[in-house]
Amino acid sequence: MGAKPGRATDAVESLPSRREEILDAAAEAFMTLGFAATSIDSICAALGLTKGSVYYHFRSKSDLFFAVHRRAMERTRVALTGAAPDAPPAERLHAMAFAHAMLIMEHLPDLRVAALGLEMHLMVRTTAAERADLEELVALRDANERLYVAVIEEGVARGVFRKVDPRLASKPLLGALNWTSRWYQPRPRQRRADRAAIATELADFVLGGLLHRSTC
Amino acid sequence: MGAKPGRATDAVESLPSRREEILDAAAEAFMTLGFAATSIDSICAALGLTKGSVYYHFRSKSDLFFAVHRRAMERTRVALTGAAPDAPPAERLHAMAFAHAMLIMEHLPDLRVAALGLEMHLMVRTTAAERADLEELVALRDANERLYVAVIEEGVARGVFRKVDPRLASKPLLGALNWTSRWYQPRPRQRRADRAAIATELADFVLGGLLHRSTC
DNA sequence: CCCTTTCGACATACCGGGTAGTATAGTAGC
DNA sequence: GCTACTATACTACCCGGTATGTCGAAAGGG
Repeated sequence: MGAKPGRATDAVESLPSRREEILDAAAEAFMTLGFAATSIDSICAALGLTKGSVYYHFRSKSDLFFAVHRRAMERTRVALTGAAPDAPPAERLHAMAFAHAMLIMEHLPDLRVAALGLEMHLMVRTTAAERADLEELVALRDANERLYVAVIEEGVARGVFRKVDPRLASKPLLGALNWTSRWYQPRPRQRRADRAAIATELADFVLGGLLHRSTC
Repeated sequence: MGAKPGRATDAVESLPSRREEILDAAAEAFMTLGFAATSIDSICAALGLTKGSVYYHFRSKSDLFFAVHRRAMERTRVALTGAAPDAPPAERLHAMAFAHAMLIMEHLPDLRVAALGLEMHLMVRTTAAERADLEELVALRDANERLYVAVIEEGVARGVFRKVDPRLASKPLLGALNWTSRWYQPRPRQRRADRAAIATELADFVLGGLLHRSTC
C-alpha cells in the first residue's frame, strides 16, 4: 500500500513523502517513549520498514530527532506570526495563544517532542555536527519565545498589561500553553469546535495573567 | 568523607541518610539526562559507590526513579496543604502557587524529575509491581492537582474567579508553575529574596488567569 | 523496440559498546 | 558470629551504526 518503491514520478511530492512518513512515525515514538527509550527498530516496525531505509533518509537517530523538532518549531513560528499580526497587544496575544494551543492539539506528536526539550540532549556527549544542529534549534525556539516577549513588551508599554518583566512573564505563559501537550489526548468524537473551546480557555487564562487586576 | 560504611549508630537518621544520598544523586542524574539515558553506574560514580550498594537499597532502576518521584510528590503535597489553608480562595491560590514555585526552585532536581512525567513510562513494558507503583504515583499527582481544582471551584462558587471549568483551568495553572523546572537555573549569588520575587511573579500570573477581567 | 547500465530506495546481516541486573565475596560494628 | 552494608566480577541483552546485497525503475544507445 502507499507509494510504490522506486518510482520517481511525481518527484515533487513523492520524494519528501517517505521522509515525512518516517518523521511522523518518529514523532509518535519519541512522544510516547522519549528519545533515549525509542529504538530505530521500533520506528521501522511501525512503518513496516527496516533500518536500512531510515538510515538512507537520516544520518543518525539524533538527526531524526532534530528533524522532528525543527518541523515543530517551524510550525509554531508560522502559527504565531500569522495570528492577528496587526491587532493591538491584548488581542494579538490572545490570538497567538489560541493558535498555539490549537497547533499543539492538532500536531500533538511534533509539539510534544518539542516540549520535551533540548537541554537534556545538550548534556550528553555529542559530535560537532550535532552541536551545530542543536544551537540552530535553540535559536528557533528562542525566536518563537521572543515573539511572545515582544507583544508583552508592547502591551506593558501601552499600559494594557501589568508592569511585568516581559522575559520572565513569557515563561509561565509558555508553560501554560506547552503543558497542553502533556495532558491533552484527542478523543475520537472530538471535533475542531471542542478543541477551539479548550484553546479559548487557555488563551483567556494566559491573557488574564497579564491584564490588570479587577480592583475597581 | 561522609558517613563511614557499616555504621548502624544513629539508626534513626543514618539509615535513611544513605538512601537519601542515593536519591539526591539519582534526582540530579535523572534531571540532567532523563530516565533512559541515565545509567546506574553514573549515579554510583557521582557518589563514589558501586552498583552493589545501590541495588542493596533499591530493587531496580525503576524503583529508584519512583522513589525520587514519590519524594517530589510528597514535598509538593506538604507545600500546597500548608499554604494559607484558611484564607479565602484568591489569597489561598496565590499562596499555593507561591509555595509551589519556591519548592520547584529550591528542590529543582526532584521537581523536575516529577515534571518529566509518568505517562512516558506507562507505555514501556513493565512488571506488575512497577504498574502498582506507577498507579500509586499517579494517584499522588492527581491528589495534588485536586488541591488546585478545589480552590478554583471555591473561587468560582464565590464569584471571585471567572466562570471556568475548574479541572480544565488547573491545567494551564500547573503548566505555568511546573514549567519553572524547565527554565529556572539557580545562580550562585541568588538568594531567597530573588527566588521569592520570581515566585511572586508566577503566582500573580496564575491568579490573574482566574480573576475577572478589568473591564470596568 | 530491446537490451544494458545506472541509480534510487530499500532489505539483511553483523559488529561493537554500553548497561541493567546478579551472584558472590568482603568488611565493619554489635 | 550475626547483621548491615559495600565492592568485584560477570552475564545476557539490547541497540546504534555500518557494510553489503537486492530489485525495480529510469536512461541511453542502436
